[in-house]
Amino acid sequence: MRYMTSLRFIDVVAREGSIRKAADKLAITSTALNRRILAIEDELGQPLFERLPGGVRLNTAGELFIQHVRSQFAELARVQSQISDLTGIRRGHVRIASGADALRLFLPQAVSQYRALHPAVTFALQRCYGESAEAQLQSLDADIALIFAPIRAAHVHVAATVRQTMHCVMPDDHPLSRHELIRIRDLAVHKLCLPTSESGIRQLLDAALLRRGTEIDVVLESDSFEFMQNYLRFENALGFQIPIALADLAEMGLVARPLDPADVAPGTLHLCYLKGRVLPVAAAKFLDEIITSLRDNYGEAVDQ
Amino acid sequence: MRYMTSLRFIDVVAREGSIRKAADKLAITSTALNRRILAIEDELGQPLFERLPGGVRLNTAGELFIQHVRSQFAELARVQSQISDLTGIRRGHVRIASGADALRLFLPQAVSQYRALHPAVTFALQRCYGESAEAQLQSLDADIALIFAPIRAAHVHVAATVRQTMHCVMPDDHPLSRHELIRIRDLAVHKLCLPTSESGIRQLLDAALLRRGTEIDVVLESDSFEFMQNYLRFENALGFQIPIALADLAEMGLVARPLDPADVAPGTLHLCYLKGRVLPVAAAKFLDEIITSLRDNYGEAVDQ
DNA sequence: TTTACGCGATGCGTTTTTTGCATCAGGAAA
DNA sequence: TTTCCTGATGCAAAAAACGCATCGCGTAAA
Repeated sequence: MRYMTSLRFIDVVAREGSIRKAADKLAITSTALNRRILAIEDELGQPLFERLPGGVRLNTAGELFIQHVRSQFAELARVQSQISDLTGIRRGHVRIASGADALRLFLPQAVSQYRALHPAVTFALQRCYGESAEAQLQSLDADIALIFAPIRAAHVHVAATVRQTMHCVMPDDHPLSRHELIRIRDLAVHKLCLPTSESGIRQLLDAALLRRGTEIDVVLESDSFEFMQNYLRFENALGFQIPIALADLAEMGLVARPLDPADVAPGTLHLCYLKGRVLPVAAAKFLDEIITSLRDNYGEAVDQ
Repeated sequence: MRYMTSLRFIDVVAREGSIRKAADKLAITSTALNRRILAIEDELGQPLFERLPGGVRLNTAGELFIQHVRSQFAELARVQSQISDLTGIRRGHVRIASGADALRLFLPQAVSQYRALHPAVTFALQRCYGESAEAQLQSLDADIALIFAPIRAAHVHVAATVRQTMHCVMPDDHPLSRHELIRIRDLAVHKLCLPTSESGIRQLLDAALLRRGTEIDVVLESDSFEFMQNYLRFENALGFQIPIALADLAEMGLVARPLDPADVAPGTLHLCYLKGRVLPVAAAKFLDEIITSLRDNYGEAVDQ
């Protein structure tokens, strides 16, 4: 929408921290951009940015204003989505912030399934960890977050939760594959691949290992599940996953075995959006869909 | 704010129901206004107005959009108020929709008291009855409503209530002035001045009269309390008021006597704002003030 | 300390957008 | 049918936005 040009510009300047950089990104001259900002500050009666030698930074007023600007964008998107919905064809754009877990299998399926029904709805998926997912909801860069981690921020509304028992992934000829249930102490003698410490899986494992005082042999640490999964066979090592991320195991000669819940507490997958927000039609419907899908596939999804 | 010009224009067109009339009001040509609207409709991908032979009218999409537009104005006002508040000087504009009752004494006092503390805050007072007050909250034309009537709309949040016992106002030499408490049957033989049927006072009286089957002699009906109050002495008639509106009686040679609550149920004065809305700083603070003031002056104000 | 670099601000001529005038097409009411 | 109102549109004038060149200023490297 054209009338929001200045607001969009301000948003970019705030993100870039520099008028010139923002101008480059927006493909206009810094002159024009600078003057737009001066004009708005003038109308508002006070500056929104502090001028620093290396660029600009939002002041307190700017923080308040940028929040307003972002909520306007989100609101407009919602209204547009709602208006499109009137014509029968559901249009819209859904932005999801998700941990790596759900990106493996669950979200690709859910998105493609939804798009089959509503081809005019587009999606953006941003992989991120818990904290940054919450930040993205707050800054209205994401509509929905699906994260396997405790929710810290008070401004996040949890729409549904799913308990996920930790699983151990290994080559199908690995000695531990004969166990139906893996205990923490079983891990001590084997080589392990662990996700990085931002991951909810890692945090649960660390907590369990610490509690049991188990010494382990970490041969690889990575933030890429895909890499780890591919790596396991070469080193005959153990990896860790939650059910929602378990895919393609048989084809790769891998199997998954649950860890004893008495050793490693099951974690909770949280489906969230920003508290107090009214989601665009498309996002709201998609949210409903995945709540249903979570319940169907993982049994115990709980609406909040 | 300049970037909202088109939105403001659309709002005026929606209210006027005609592009040419709106253009006159906005002091531009219908050409320019028409093109702005076409441009927005074009960007939005669908029309917002139906073109009728006598003007334009919002269609469904337009209804959704205008709601968005108005909430943007309200939001901007809130943010501006919040930003001004940062500097220490509280600025802002508070728009109140009130029944005639509170306009007599209570609101003038409350507003002047508040403005003595915060001279940069301005006020707009719109006198109206219950239903239209709710409509004004909804259309964001008012921030706060103070109405002596039941709340019908679900989208209105009641911030405080005060019970008000109906009083009978009369010349101080009127025979009924010797009674400390007036019964409904006492009214039968006297001349009465009643507010119009939109008034909450009238509705309570009508209900009471109907229940008791009392026949009365209505000599005057008016929506102006001031007129009725001035008129009472000439006709030696009875008027009706609630405590919040009782003012200047002694000076005018009038007295007020409560009606027996067993005959006429006490009504409730409601202090409301639009549900889900975050009020501008100035409005929110003023709301707090009058809640306190109601409690101090009328004893039983109840926060909700 | 000096120099070089990057930043935002500003004067001025050019380009783009917006506005106003005149006019058209079409429905409603006299 | 005529008249009067409405919104829509072509075209020229007015206004706003833009880009270029440049300034002043603070930081960081020489």
